[in-house]
Amino acid sequence: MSDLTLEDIARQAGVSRSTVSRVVNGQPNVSDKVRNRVLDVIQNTGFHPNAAARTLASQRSWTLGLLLPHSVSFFFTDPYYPHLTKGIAQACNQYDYTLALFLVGTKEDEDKIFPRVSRKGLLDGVIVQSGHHGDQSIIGRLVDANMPLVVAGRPFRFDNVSYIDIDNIQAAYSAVRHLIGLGYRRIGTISGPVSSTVGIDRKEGYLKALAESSIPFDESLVAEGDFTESGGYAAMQSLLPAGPDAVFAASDIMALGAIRAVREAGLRVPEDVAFVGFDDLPLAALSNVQLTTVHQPVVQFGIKAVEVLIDLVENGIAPPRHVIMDTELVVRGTCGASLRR
Amino acid sequence: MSDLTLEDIARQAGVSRSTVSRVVNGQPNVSDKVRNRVLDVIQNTGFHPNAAARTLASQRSWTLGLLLPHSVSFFFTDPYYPHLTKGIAQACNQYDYTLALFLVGTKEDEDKIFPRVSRKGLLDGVIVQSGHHGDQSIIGRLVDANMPLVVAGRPFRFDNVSYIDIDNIQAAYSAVRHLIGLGYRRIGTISGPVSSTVGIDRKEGYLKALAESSIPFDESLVAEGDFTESGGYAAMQSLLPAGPDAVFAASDIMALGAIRAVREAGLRVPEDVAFVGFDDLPLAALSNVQLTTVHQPVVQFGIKAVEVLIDLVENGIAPPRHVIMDTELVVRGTCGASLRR
DNA sequence: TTCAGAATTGGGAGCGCTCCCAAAAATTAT
DNA sequence: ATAATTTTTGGGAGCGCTCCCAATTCTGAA
Repeated sequence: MSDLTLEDIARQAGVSRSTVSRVVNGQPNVSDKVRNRVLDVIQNTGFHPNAAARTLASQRSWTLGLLLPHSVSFFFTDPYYPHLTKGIAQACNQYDYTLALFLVGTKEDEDKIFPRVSRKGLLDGVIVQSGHHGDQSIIGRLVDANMPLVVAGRPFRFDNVSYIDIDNIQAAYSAVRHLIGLGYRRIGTISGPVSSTVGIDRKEGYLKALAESSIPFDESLVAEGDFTESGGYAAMQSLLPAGPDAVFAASDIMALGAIRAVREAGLRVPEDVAFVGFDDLPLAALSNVQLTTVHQPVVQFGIKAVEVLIDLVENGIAPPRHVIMDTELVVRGTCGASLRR
Repeated sequence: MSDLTLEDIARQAGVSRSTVSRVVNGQPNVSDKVRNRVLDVIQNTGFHPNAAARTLASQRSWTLGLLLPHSVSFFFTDPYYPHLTKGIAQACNQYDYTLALFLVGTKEDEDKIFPRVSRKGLLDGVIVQSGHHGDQSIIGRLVDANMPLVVAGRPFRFDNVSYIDIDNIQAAYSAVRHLIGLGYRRIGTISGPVSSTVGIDRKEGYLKALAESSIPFDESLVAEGDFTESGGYAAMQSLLPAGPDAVFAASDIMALGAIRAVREAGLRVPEDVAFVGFDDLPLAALSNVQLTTVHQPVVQFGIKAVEVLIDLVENGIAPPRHVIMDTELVVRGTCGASLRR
């Protein structure tokens, strides 16, 4: 039982509180003899220092917060979030930090949670998953509160903020280039919401690729999805009359919904409509489609976010750090690459 | 900025530290005049009491831990976990607790995390998602450490532990009864791993329903899945030669994989093979199958777990509390109910 | 008007650590 | 051998709160 204190251990080991503290924290300048004696006592008492006392005295909590704002519903429909959470949780564990999770859905949630995430004494720093318009408020408040902060995803404003992201424009561009290279010309897209940076950026990459190949932009080939399976399904139904021969979907889960719509319409993938998705989550390979998709390193993304945040905590928040991670096109079945060549 | 302390606020409001503390904690016995004066100062300084100091002094952290052991990989393949997490996170927020998340995959993870979850001063209590053999070790250690603890899912041993669960046997039983009632006789099952309580219990319910209707048990109609889509797919492939006319799958996600296998084999759902799943996650209704399934109240389950844990924290861990939540069969398309009658 | 009793307020002690500085012990140089 | 360093050890102060008890102020009944 850990109702023991440093003082108890000190008494049992016949040393002082300070020495035990040094041993516990792995500090030098303790003789081996004493260190081992203390270590023994700790070992067989099962002592663990009190976290609150340590935090109070050291002004460090060794706890990081993960804030998932306005994405509470997505958290369950899009496997992206669980994967990101996994990476972050793993990294926290690796670096001996504790992870506090905050799902904030409404403005009231935000107000209720803000005091807890902004206050020192609970969290050393915060990772905010962002990319949505509505997330900017909490980011601004966190910046004002001077909290060490890493945004996962490019924020809308606040370029004085550290963030880590992928190059969505470039990634989408290369996905669509791939389709063009395979000979498709009526290429549609199911974009993310225009209220999100990823929605905007991935669509921009799509447009850029078309423009570069002088393929005229056809508005009827663009539908906005919401990063859900059913959203992809609905978007595809609105696209079908325009007769696309290929579709770039801004997420795997939307691609899956879209493919379902295509098949229900009696068409084949990729023979009638080819697909490229985005994310490369396990479901892309598992599903009855072999989805060609843009791989983004979700787990590593989370790990990197933690690393940057710890850097901020330990070395100060200025200047802001910006990390762009690499993506890669993974060619599987749905783009029809094997048919065309 | 919250580098302010109680003392600062006290000075500004012309009262004592104790009075500010009373106001902050909503205690009675403060005159309205003084209370409002203090409240004003707090308001326009943006003061928040230091969490670590409060924890140290009160021996309560207002933080709960959620431990997802041996399920790190499931966390992403089975949407059940994100949903559970959502319920727990929501409830924590509602009751003004902070949620700390621990994903433990390996034995090393467990050892690394254990000191943090068991030690007072960080967590007031812990929720452990369980049901797997491998989870018992950490549960035992937590019990020994005298930590307020709620197990989500029936644990294997430790009936001196509080848990909350659904009646898996009964739920599976009624699902299979439904199939029998529709006239199916070669009913197979894709069970969960026998290393999990849900795997065991849901299979038991299946067997019970068969026995009650004097349908002989045919071993070739039972396949063990692993709660993944691909596991369900593989299990179904091994079931197909036995010619089932209906299948009870122990989770929705496995049912989806199984349905994919059936369709790839050129058979129809529910005409050739009917299905009942388990969970009733959104994907059951969204998917291109309209999955008949056992609804379990995942989010409420999480909320209940938090409520029980808070009860434990505030009123002592003895006697252990046991809560069994209701399930309900949701009839959609895949069981063929509409065809048969 | 006076005083018991209730309501309010203030301050000390303490929660269990870290950090700093001074004291003690061990080491090396003279 | 002694003096000058260096290494190790101990203890005080303090982190910012809560909790308890005593001091003060306010009631209203005698």
